[in-house]
Amino acid sequence: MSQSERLDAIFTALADPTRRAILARLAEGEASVAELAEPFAMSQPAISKHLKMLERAGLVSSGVAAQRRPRRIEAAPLAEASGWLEEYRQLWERNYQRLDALLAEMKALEDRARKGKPQ
Amino acid sequence: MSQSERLDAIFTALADPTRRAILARLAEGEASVAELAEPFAMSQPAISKHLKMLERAGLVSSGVAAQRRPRRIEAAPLAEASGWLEEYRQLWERNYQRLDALLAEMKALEDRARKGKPQ
DNA sequence: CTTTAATATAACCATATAGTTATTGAACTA
DNA sequence: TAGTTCAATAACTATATGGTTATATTAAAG
Repeated sequence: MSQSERLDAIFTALADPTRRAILARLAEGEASVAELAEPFAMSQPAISKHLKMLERAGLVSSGVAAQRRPRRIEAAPLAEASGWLEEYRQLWERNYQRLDALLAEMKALEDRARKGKPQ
Repeated sequence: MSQSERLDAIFTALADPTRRAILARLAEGEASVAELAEPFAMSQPAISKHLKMLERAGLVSSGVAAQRRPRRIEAAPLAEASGWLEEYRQLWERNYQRLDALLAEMKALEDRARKGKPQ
């Protein structure tokens, strides 16, 4: 899977409040499907579908314990998405700084012009 | 709009390669719709739709210059998404540290047990 | 005033999401 | 072995996405 495809899957997975809540729960430790479903007014198959999308994005992995399939959160994709965002945020920030510097320079030129030619 | 709804819109907007490429282009400065459309094998209305989703998420804003509607990137939603990700990444990280510390402690106990009762 | 340029909007189609209920399957439990 | 529990899968519905072409809108340029 290319990085672009991974980012598609990661951001798609993060774009739903139920899935973000599931991640929040899993950040505190492993949980079974039933435990993950408990806070939601939603059927068990609905939660299983959400888990499938989180797994497709690599954000969650699954274990085996008797009939349970405990899920846990995986850090790598979170880091990848976070890294992508930071890159563009900082790139924008740098350009914004440049624009800021340019505006400051223009203002300085204006001020000098006013001083040189008063009234 | 609640933070959850904002995150829905932001992550949905980021979950498409065309829209991420548009953001990458806008990180370098303002651009018209035609300029943004140029690199893609896609119609102008398709790009306008993508821009609408980016605007709904607050990631992009629009100006007016003659017939042009120059778009520029907005930093705040990028920061919000980035912040959300970092929060969960670090929460997970802390729990991982705890598990790590626990495993180290168990290993130390084991080692002491072996030393105290050799053979 | 007519034409041209840059975008937006409408109407449509195919596929993906987000949910449902019903059913299946696998592994404990009595 | 029969029943129960936990989860996955199937089949279905409604809505959202992602694209198309055709048309409307708005402002500049002749």
